[in-house]
Amino acid sequence: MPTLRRNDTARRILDVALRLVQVQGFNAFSYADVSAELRITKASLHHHFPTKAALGKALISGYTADFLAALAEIDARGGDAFAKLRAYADIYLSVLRQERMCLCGMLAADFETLPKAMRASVTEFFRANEEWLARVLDEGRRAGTLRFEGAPAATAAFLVSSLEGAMLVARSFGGVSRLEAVVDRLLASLRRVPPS
Amino acid sequence: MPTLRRNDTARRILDVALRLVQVQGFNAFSYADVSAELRITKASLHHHFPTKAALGKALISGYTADFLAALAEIDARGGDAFAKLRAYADIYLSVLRQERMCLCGMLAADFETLPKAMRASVTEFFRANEEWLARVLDEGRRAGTLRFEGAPAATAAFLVSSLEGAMLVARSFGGVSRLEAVVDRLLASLRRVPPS
DNA sequence: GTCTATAGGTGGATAGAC
DNA sequence: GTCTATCCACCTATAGAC
Repeated sequence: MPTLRRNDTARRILDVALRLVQVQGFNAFSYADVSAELRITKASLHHHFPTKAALGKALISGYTADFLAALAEIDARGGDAFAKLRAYADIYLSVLRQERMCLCGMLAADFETLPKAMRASVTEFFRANEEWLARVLDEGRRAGTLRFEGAPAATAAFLVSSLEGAMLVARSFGGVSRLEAVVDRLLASLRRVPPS
Repeated sequence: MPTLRRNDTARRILDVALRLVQVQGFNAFSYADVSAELRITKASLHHHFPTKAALGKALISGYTADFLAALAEIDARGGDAFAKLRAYADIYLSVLRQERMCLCGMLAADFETLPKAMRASVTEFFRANEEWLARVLDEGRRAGTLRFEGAPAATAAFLVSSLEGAMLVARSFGGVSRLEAVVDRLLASLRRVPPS
């Protein structure tokens, strides 16, 4: 059984690079930034991730895996669909409270200049998010805890768009209050109020 | 009376730089790109805009002025508040159809690495948009053509966030259909259906 | 107002020793 | 797996001739 290796070099490189990309974007961060912070030479970084595109792909893979694991954890906790949506939105809030953006939101802004190998992975992140959301939305509507019109997939796409945008705009105003306001509004619009 | 000078060099530099930033972001575009496209040397560009920050500020000023002029034009056309909201959303759609992003949406993603002199101007763009939207929303609710809860400013902030996010995510999926879907949903959620 | 030339720095990436 | 040393392309910006 292999060691967990939570602290091995590749892991630490990914952690630092992830934060830098979430804050600055893919074009604005450099191997030199990571090098300075970890006090490892740029040449060593290239040993672990030969090109910036390779590092970028690893970042998206890890981020998507962690995100999907968080969604599985939400499912595992049980609770109704509305609670799951709230927990989903809380992920966005917690990322912004760490003064970070969604990795793939940032990469979506960088999309046109991204190495081609990274682009499909960005889209796939959104698609996987929407797939999970669509399932929760469908469950909730059937169970009577959620209310919305049309296909679950359409509402799921709407939620992802709104949360990503709110996160982006909120940061430029400073703080998380704008994202909180959008989350409250989105949840309120989906909540099925039981007849009195 | 000064010439209109619609085609003078500074204007052409701004036009090209605007498109490049809308597509690639502020960090990804360079004086060299503009230089190549206009076949003017980088040194000449620096004559008109001494620093990249100065060029960036001019871009935001011009973009905001054009945007506010478009909003004034919407007001001038008359029509009810719902029609004005639709016209507002159509601006976003038309930008994306040109395969561009909102300048300030892109700059919001670049926010942390932006020259400090540019940051307040980005926020101001959003603020001015929301101010216009809040007024239209208030008018519409009073006149009975729009329906929403809470302060107009809160709904205005929500609209800007959702449209910016939808634009960003839509591009990574290719095409404008995702933005169209979000626009339809936002407008439907605000429309006051007259009692039958 | 545009040019040539260049400065001074940083970018991603590689070779080869240890 | 980490290092030193280096490459070359590109970056923003400036000096000074025309």
